[in-house]
Amino acid sequence: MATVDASRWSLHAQRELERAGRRSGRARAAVVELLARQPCCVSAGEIAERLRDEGSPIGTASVYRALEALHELGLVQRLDTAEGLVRYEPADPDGDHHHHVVCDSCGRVTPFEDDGLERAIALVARRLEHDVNAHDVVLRGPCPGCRRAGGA
Amino acid sequence: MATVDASRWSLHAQRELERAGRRSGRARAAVVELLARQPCCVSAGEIAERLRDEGSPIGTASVYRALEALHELGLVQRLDTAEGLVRYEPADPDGDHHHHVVCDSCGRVTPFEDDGLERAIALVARRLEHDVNAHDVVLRGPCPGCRRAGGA
DNA sequence: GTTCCTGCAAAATTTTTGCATCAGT
DNA sequence: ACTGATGCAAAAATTTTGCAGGAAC
Repeated sequence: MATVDASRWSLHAQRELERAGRRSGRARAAVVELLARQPCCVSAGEIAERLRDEGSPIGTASVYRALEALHELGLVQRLDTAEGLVRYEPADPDGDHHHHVVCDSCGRVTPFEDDGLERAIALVARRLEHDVNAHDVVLRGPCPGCRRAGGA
Repeated sequence: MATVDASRWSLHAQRELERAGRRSGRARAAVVELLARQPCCVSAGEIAERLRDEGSPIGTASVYRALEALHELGLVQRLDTAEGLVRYEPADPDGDHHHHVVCDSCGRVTPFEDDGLERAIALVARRLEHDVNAHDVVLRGPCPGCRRAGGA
C-alpha cells in the first residue's frame, strides 16, 4: 500500500504515545491529526502555518516538540529534501514505506515505492559494519511539468 | 575508487569554473582547496570555521556563494544528513560516487559504495515519469562504536 | 575600465531553549 | 496534587541579501 491510512495512523500514533507514558495534549493531538491527513512530507513550519490557517494555532515550539516525540518513537520519518529544512511524514506502522523524487526546479516532492530498491538496500545493510535501522532515498530531477516548461 | 583525488578534483573544479566564465578570487579558491582536502561531507559553517582556524578567514556569504557556484556546475554534491543543515562534498569528475551511513547517536558519517544499489536506482529511474539526474541514499543506524557503548 | 568577486553587516528563516501557566492523569 | 504539556518570547543557528570596495580580466 502506497499511502498510510489516515485515521489508522492517527490512532496508532496516539496509542504509542500513550504507551510511552506521554500525556495527550491539544498541541500534539493537532500535529498528529494534521500529519495523518498529509499525503506526503511537510516541514515544521508548514504544519504550524496550516494549523494556524485552520483556526487551531499551535506554538512553534510545541510543533517541534511534538515532532521530536513522534520521531523518537519511530512514528514519523524525517526527510531532508536539500533545502536546509527538515520534513516529516507519518511512518507506516507495518514498516511499509516509500521514497521521494524531488523536482530540481519547482521543489515538488513525489513519492514512489520500489521493491528492487528495498532489496538492494537490505543487501548493502547486511554487508556493512553498521547496523541499519532506517534509510532514505531521494532522487532528483525535473518533474514532467517543469521539464516541458524548459525548467533547468 | 572510493575517494576523489584531492589535487585532481581541485584542478578539475577550477578549470570548470573558468570554463563557465567565473573569475578566480581568493574566497572561492580557498573553499575549493578546502573541499578538495575533505574525505567526506562538510557544512558551510564548518568550511568557514576551518578556514578561519587556518588563518584564511572568508566571509560567510562568500562560502555560500562559492558552494552555490560549485553546485550549479555539478562539482559538489549536496547532502542532507537530517540535522537541518546541508553538507557538501566534492563530486568525482568521472561520475563515480558514494553514499552515506549516518550514526543515530554520534552523527558520524561514513561513506560507502555499492554497485547493486546503483543498479537498483537506475532501474527505478527508468520506471518513473521523472527524469532523474541525481540521487542520494542515506542509511541510519548506530555505528559500531556507539552500538558497543549502548548508545540509542 | 568594466565586471565580477569579496567582505561586512543586516535580515530572513529555521530550530532551540527558558519559564510561567495550564491541563492530564 | 504532581508532572508533563503548552505558549510565548527570546536566543541560537543557518542561510540569504544589499551594498561598497577591491580584484580579475
